Amino acid sequence: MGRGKIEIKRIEHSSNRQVTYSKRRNGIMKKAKEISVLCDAKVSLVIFASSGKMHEYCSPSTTLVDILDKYHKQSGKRLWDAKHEEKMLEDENKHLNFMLHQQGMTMESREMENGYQQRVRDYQHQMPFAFHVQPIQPNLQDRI
Amino acid sequence: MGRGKIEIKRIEHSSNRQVTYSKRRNGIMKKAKEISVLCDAKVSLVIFASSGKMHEYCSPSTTLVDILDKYHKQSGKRLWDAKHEEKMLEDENKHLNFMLHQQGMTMESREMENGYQQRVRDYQHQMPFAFHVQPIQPNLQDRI
DNA sequence: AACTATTTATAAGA
DNA sequence: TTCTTATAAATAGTT
Repeated sequence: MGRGKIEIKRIEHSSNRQVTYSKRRNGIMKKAKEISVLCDAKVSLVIFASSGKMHEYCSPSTTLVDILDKYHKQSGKRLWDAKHEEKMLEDENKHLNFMLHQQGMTMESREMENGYQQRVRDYQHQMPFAFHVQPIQPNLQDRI
Repeated sequence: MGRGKIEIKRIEHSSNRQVTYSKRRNGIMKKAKEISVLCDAKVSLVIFASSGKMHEYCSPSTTLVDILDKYHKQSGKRLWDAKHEEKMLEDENKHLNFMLHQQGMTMESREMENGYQQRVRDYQHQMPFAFHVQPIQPNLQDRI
């Protein structure tokens, strides 16, 4: 698509790679906008250059969060990262549990607490790691 | 880019819109792959057709989660949704707190508990809603 | 699902 | 680097 045909492989010359990146990033962003408008599609496009610099496009009708939510629902892949935000609550939870064990309890409250302990174990069993990728259905969407 | 020039506006005829969507989705996916390889870029592309069907591309060198993590760091926008996964721990937390209040405590443990209560309030103040979008820096990356 | 006239994207050059 | 332009690639309308 230019003065000469090129092979699709990493452009070794750094300066050329940079120039091509800049041109093609503009191109793909334009394409993303066009398909959004022409076809009423929701698009999220995030690109990181090898330098680490980011560029983003998201259809005006939506947000990245909304798209990720839909992604989650449709793909069955869990994207949310428990290790960042949840860690605080999890630690908090452990401390509170520890404190409960330090307290003297009535039989009733101890039974309640055991019930909660079980729920905590069940929950933790579901998310032993930060990311849990679990397909929930075969991909039935290949043809539209 | 075809037999005739078209205006970039929603294609009203549903069948034509569908065909154009399919052609252009292939096109943009190809572009995403090419820029990944040529320029050593990391790309995440998620598209939903107006029908709701999803298609995705992610550079082979990375994952969507990894890209979102980078996105989070670079844009300062929080994407993680506390309301989904974290809700369980938050509820758990509240219950455990409630139970602690039902228990008789020593002065030492009550002081400890107050410290935790303060931390819980601080934390909750930081995330009153599910999504918290907070730019942390001006965009210094516009030119590459 | 193919075809092809045209438009569009872009590689190399200025 | 930004602008130009010859050429490759994408695709709109057709079959």
